Amino acid sequence: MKPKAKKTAKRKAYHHGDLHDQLVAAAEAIILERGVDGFTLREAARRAGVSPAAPAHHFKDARGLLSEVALRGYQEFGDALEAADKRGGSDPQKRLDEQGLAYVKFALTNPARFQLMFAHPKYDMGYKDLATVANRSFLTLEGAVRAANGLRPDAAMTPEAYGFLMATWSIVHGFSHLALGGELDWAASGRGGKSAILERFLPLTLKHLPVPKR
Amino acid sequence: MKPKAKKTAKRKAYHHGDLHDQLVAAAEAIILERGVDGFTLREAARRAGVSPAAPAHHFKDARGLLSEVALRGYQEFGDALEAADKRGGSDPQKRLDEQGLAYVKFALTNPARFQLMFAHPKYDMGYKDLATVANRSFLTLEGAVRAANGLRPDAAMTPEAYGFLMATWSIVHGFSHLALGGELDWAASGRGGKSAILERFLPLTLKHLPVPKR
DNA sequence: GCCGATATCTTAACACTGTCCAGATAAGGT
DNA sequence: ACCTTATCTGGACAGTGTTAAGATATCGGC
Repeated sequence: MKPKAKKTAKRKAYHHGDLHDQLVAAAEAIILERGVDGFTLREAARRAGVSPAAPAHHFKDARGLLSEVALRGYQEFGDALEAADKRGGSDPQKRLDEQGLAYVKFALTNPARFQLMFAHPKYDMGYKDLATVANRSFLTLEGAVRAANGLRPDAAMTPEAYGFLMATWSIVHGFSHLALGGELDWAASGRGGKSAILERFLPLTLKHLPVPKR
Repeated sequence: MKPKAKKTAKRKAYHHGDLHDQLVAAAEAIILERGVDGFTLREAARRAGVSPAAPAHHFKDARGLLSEVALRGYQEFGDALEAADKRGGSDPQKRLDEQGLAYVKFALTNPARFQLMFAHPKYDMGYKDLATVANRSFLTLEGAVRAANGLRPDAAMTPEAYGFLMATWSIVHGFSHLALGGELDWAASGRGGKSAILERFLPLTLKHLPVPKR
């Protein structure tokens, strides 16, 4: 009867400290199951075992919670791109190839995160240092493009380099969106199903990444 | 007092015949103003001057109305792509260039429609002949890709041709999404604003469309 | 150890939303 | 004229995000 269990262990000491992270975890689970639109703040609260009003003490509102999810997504995303860039070593072409591969792989491996990250109206870019973290991913790609076009890291971008950058970004971003939107499914269905997209379609597509002029 | 105006003219004879199309128009206006997520069925009914339950007699539910909007979007989209294809004449390269240009132009000129069209959970692909109409756009692009790769219209697609197709699609689709998502704004802000995207960035990007092997 | 300040959570309420139901009213066919 | 069907209203219900007021636990200083 008496909820006087004190702290019993570390279970739920008046939900101390955990709620914040548990809400984030719940939110990620929900958008994974039901899609970004299927997310509701009340459902997240429900899964964390608290009342609908409880999240307000940890996040400004529903968009605040999603902003935190997006922030963590961009952190992992940036890490993945930087790791890929490093894998490329000093070969600009390889740096680009690795990053392109990592970009799409992240999208398909973290569909919920990725879709949220590019669903801007759903969250607030002004949340914490979200804008900075998000920009890091973009700068990593720009770095490789600079190298591929023979530009010093501090040199001004030429229009041609911009075109190269946007084309590269577009192709990996577009492929990710098409794949996640199910636009490639009908073609994949006869050729090995879902796994065909990553294993067969993606390499065939990335062959057409822009190549540096020389 | 008495609403016995009979038919007065063609104004609102018990909202006869108009409601269906007026709801579609209202829906398009709403997603243009407030984004796809900002759409509500009640608001559409409000703008059409009817009760919240009225739309049910013309559309199964909210998704039904959005499905109709998507259908019309795909019709215009398909028309635009076919027109571009024809503009290319017998030059496969030009057919691709024209289609790529038309693809992005449609997206940026009809942002609301385009975003809805690729927001699959928002509507029902089984609505009327939506799937067929949507597929037409894709087939138009595939036709040009076949020609560019020296394949007869009835020949089986090779893996290489698929890669070519997906790369082409990805780049125009990706660019559209990045532009609509505001991802290119920071770069455009210093270079002529919104119009720079279509007039300067797009041509620089489309230069990197895949080129046919020969 | 105690006590006030603060953080955390609950309950209740409000204004929205989509959808269903029972009825009312107009239009149209016979 | 009448009866059937199409169209719309009003009211209801469950679900949503958010706020206000109050309750309870935790913590920092004494």
